[in-house]
Amino acid sequence: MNEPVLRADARANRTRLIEAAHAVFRERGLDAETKEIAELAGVGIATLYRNFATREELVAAMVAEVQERMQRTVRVALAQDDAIDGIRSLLQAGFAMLDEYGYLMTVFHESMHEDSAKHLSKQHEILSALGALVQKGVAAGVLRRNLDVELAALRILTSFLPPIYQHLRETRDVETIVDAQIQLLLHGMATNP
Amino acid sequence: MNEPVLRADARANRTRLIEAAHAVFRERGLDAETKEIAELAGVGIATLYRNFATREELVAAMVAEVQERMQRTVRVALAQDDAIDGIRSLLQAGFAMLDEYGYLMTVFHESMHEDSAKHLSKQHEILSALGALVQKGVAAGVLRRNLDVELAALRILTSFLPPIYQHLRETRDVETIVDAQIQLLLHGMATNP
DNA sequence: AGATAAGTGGAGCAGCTACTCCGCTTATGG
DNA sequence: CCATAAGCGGAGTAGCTGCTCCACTTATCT
Repeated sequence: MNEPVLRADARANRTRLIEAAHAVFRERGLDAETKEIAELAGVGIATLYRNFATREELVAAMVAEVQERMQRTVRVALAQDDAIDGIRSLLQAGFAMLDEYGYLMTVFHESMHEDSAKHLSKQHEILSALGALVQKGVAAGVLRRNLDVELAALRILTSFLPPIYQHLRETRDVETIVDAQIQLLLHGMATNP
Repeated sequence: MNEPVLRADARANRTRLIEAAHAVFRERGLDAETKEIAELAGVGIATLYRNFATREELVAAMVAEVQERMQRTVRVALAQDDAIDGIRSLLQAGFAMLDEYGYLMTVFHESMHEDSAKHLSKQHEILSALGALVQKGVAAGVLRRNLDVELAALRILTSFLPPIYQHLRETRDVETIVDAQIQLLLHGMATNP
């Protein structure tokens, strides 16, 4: 089951393809043609299809990359002593991701109700880790006891919806957005609790 | 500029096409073929294209329908005396819409960063009406004074994201979801405000 | 009922794009 | 520096789907 060891140039081409795919998907959306990706990478389409058997596989690889990165981010947040600090740093890291992978976050959210088994299982891991983070806050007494933990986790995750973020970015800096989101998530909108 | 008065059968066909489009889009997603819609409606494809010049126009008509309905919903909420009551009834009405038009809400959210002028302008109207609702709550003293009004409006709107709703629907009834969302939106997650 | 214009159906066309095939190029090991 | 197998490019193919065309049907009006 070990990889057959790629020739040096082949390996380089693969890397350039992945970078190109990110760039093209970011600019043209996930419906962009494979041809354009190959062109940007400076290789023939055949090379693209030697690395990713189908277009679908290419997209899946990209989504998987984002999911893994988000998974690591949540794990780091969970490792923090204070749950609220964890949530804050999660938001900061998540928004940083949006600048790089924004286009994929839409897919990331959509994949929540798709049945592409592979994506779904990772999605569930992410959600349950987030749930654990919330649960920890409840146990420590810093988050409400009567919280709907799953909904809370989902609402943290949806802070990362690209349309919202981009909309706000037009008039606010990242710091301001994080603060406002934290404020809303933690304390809500009402005056009397 | 007045409509040329359709023949009775033509009018009926148009209605059936719209219903079929809703049904097919709901089941197969927005990428479904036009042919399938025509078949479900029991008419030829030519009839579909006589009513909607292009596929795009058909989709646009559907999105517009959802936006208009949402617009009315927000206006009703805004007309209510108490802003919090308004938000609560908005959520209830919105979730009811999700059962019927769920598939379109994704587009509805996506259209927020697209530049299809027509959709965007309606989207802005909806958002600013929601902003006004929040503002009213602030003025009445039931919502925090230091709120980021635009973000608050956006977070109310994103309560309607289909993936979230569908995910929760699997284990909770609508009433429970509305309560949990209201609870989170108004009072947040933290114990000490 | 007959005239007629409004509406219809569906075969087929056109354009688009994922993917294949194979003759050629080039890295690699001896 | 050669042999060779690993990798490459890109023209071309296959299949899919939005949309058109026009011979035919049918609602409507008198």
